[in-house]
Amino acid sequence: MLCALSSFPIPQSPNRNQIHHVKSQSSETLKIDLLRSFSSPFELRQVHAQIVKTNAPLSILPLTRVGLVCAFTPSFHYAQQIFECVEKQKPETFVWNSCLKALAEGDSPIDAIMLFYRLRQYDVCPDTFICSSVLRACLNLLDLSNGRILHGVVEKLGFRSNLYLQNMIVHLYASCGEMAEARLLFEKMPQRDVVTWNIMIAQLIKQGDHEGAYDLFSWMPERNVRSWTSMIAGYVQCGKAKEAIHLFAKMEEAGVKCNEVTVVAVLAACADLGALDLGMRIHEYSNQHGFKRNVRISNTLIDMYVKCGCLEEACRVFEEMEERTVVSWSAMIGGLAMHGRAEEALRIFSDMSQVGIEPNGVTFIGLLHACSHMGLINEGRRFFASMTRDYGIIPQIEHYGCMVDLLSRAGLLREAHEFILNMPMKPNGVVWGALLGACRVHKNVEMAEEAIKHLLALDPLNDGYYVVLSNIYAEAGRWEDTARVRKFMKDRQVKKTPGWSSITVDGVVHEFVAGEESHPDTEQIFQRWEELLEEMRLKGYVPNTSVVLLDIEEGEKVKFVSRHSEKLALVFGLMNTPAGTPIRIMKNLRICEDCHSAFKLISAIVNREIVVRDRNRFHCFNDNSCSCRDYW
DNA sequence: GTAGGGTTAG
Repeated sequence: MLCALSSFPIPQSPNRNQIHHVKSQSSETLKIDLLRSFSSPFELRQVHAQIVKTNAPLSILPLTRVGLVCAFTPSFHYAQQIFECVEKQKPETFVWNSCLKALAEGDSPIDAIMLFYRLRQYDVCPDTFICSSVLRACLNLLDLSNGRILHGVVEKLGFRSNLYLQNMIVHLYASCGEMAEARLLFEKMPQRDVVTWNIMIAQLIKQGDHEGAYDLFSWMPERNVRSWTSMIAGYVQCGKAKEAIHLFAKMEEAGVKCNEVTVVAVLAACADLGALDLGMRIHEYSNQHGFKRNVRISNTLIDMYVKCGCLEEACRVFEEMEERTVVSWSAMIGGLAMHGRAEEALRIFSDMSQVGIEPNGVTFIGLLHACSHMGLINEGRRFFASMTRDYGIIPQIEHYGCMVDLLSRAGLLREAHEFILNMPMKPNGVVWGALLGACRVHKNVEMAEEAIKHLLALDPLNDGYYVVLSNIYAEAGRWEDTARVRKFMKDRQVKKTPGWSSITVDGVVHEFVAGEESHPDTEQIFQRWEELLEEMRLKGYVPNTSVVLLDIEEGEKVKFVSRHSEKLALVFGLMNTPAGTPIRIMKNLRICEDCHSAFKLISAIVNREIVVRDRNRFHCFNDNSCSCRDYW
């Protein structure tokens, strides 16, 4: 066995004691030592010498290590000689492939590509496995030029019929943005399997071509759980949660069982839609299938419960987790912030620091949100300063947005403006929009005009900005300016997004659009509203018609506000759910001021908890007060 | 020994 190496010079070890010592060891101990022993060809030669002296078989050498240690040194050939000696155990290409794999999947995929060229230089003929590992390296690096070379090699070596390699090549072209090329290859492939289709679907989704993805999905001859999950997750990622849920239902119909990844995707869709019923069902399914220890599932569950307004349930999931990552903590902090529970969010953050979890940028967005929603200005400033100073996190535009929101909401409009002007990057619509929104609350027309100037340049078709500006003018009694804004919108064909609210009763989602009477129960809803109104008036409720933009007479305005979508949804909920149970409503825009004060009163009158998730945050009404403490 | 889908913000 050692004969092949007998003519090869074995270096003298500088440490004779060590050799002497090794001599007395059993080969088992020697093996353990060897694993830790060499990190250079020189040391390898020493170990080699020890092996020869102790008569241990050369095969105890960790061959991948041998390869990696020699790969980029003049001892390359020495490694080859060692591989030759143990060839019966593992062929040379096998060993080199272990090295390539380790490099390709590790921190230095570029070294895998280098090693590949080295192998060719030493006349090692690549097999399919080697090609696969190097393609993996190209994929991880998104290295198209080397990928093309590899593609050529695969063709030249006659591996065209190898499905594994063809799939990787398609994947590579697609990931590098060469979709047309990927598509061509895909169409020319002599055979495809479900993986090929799945790769194409996932890549189309990544590039935003959901229609193309769905086309392939509906055409593919056979779908497995990954195909379904890719489509579902793709829909969730592009904000089409409804389509995701629809597809999930079809998947269940088709009898395909979901796995852990599907669970994550569906839960994320439930979070977006506020679909608590389905979310809870998936939670149960997840537990029954032993997914309880999956951290990503738990993280998504926290988010789902948070966004469905069940903070306590989110806390329970968080408490029960055996292992928590920065995502778990951040989801919890962000969730508490959304519900206006700033003190708890800050406490969770300190718990997190105590257990030694490093925060990331998202954690700070949650913290800044918490401060912003509750007016904790100094704490917010401290966090903003601390993120770079203590954690080396460079604030992104989102963090600046939070700070502008924090300052301007608190009425520090000048400081907020100053802050925007000093930002190291170009402020976006979110940043100026935060300032504009606060200008309304603090009735500052001048600053609003400054903000709108920038917003019009950035995003001239966003109706929200015009609506706020027009409100600001209206509240200042500047009706001519209000009219001017309206005309401006009309000229540019900007339409106000209709407000809608939804409520789920017995698993059915009921949607209400402001001013529309499309729901079959509209008649009864109006009737019940009138009754409620009587009770509310007795408690001092006066409709706040300043939220109505239209230039119409007061009586009409009152009628207008009473037809707001959140009010319709609430009344429907009161009529169709058992007394005492919480009512959960979702709204696409921010809740209006009149609805906010009305809901406070109603919560006391009917003695029920009303949870409203609006575009920005949660409002939890109880006994004539709101969790936002009217700061929003 | 080789190929495909997942979590927090917005």
